[in-house]
Amino acid sequence: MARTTGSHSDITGPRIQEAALKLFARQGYAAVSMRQIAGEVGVQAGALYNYTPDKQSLLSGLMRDHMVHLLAAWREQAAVPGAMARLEAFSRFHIRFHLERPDEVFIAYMELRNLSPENFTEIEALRGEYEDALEQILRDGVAEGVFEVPDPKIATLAVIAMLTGVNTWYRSGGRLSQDEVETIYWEMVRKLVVAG
Amino acid sequence: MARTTGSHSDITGPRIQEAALKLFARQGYAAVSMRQIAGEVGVQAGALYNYTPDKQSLLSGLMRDHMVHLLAAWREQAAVPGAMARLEAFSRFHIRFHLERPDEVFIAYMELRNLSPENFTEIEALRGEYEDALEQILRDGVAEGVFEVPDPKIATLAVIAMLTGVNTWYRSGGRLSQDEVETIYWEMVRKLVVAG
DNA sequence: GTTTTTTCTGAACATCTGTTCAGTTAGCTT
DNA sequence: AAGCTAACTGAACAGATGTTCAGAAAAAAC
Repeated sequence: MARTTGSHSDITGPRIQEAALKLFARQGYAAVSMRQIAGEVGVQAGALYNYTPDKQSLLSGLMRDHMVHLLAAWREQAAVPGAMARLEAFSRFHIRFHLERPDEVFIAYMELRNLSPENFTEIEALRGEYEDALEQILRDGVAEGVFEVPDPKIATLAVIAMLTGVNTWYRSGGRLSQDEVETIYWEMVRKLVVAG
Repeated sequence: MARTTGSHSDITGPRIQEAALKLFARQGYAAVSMRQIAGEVGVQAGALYNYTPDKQSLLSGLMRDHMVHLLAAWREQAAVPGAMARLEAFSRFHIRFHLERPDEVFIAYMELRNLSPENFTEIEALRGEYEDALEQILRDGVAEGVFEVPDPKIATLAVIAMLTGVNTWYRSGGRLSQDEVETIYWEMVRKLVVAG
């Protein structure tokens, strides 16, 4: 046998990425074999190498796509006047964006150590850009006099850790709707940055 | 060859645990081989099975020990009068305890998916106990009238996520001392739970 | 000093790993 | 209808995987 009926790179390519994403998130990069990914797509392991040079690139590609997408999506919503409103927009955006793609988020946080040094540096730079966006909001708020934040760098990391934590427990169909969760977290973030 | 000079189970046992802890934290459970752990200890792979029935038990043992230790350590410090003071004690304790054992913390958060169902249930129960301790403090504070927390369950998860986040960036010898970090985070936690 | 017990070696087991590549066929172009 | 190319198979590579176990030697018990 050889080429299979209905085969097309526009279809197989994305399906490989989806399968890798799902399996990496569920079992971890190191625990997933190329044959397992291929099996999920319905193809032999060798066929994967028409779409990725190696397993490592499959991982780094997923993480890079996620971070680039995250940054682009935030920049579309960032033009809100006033630090307070911008912080609310950021908080709600972060929760919404992350809850919509739990697998990507899981991988982006858990598989950093499986990145080659060059890939690690690149992903960390993207993450740094995202953190800088929040830090700038906090500094703007301090300048405007609406926030009281002694250490904006640490407050940035604290807020992001707090917001990202939602992904570890939220399940749709639970006690709270996504909008209620956003509101509760925004209230906590707000209290954290204002004087008190 | 066979038994080596100086060999003693009281020494080899702990050394295997230390090696497994270090390697699991650095490379991830799935990426570490039994031969690698054995090599770190200076022993052949077969010798490990005098100390653990299998690789899985090595992981679950490390996680169980960590969680049991965490709970016991907090209970020693929990007898502080007043919800406000108890929350400060909890916040500082959490940061201190976690910064002292980054490898254990890393494993306890990252390797949950590599646990067998029974082991997972057990570890999650221990984690639940710890979360309940904080939730009770928040409820006490609300009852005392010193806290204003609309949803204590979510606030618990938010505070723990925020505090645990310290482990992702803190390096001793950096800009801030551990005590300064504790103080900054406590201030953020305090603002988050009081009226405002 | 002898026996027993504890601790380890080294080889073996069957199976899995990422990756390569010659060969084959489906689908597109002409 | 013929030719070409893109997409895939299936076998092969060298090495790693967790785990078992008979045998050997060090340490402890007597």
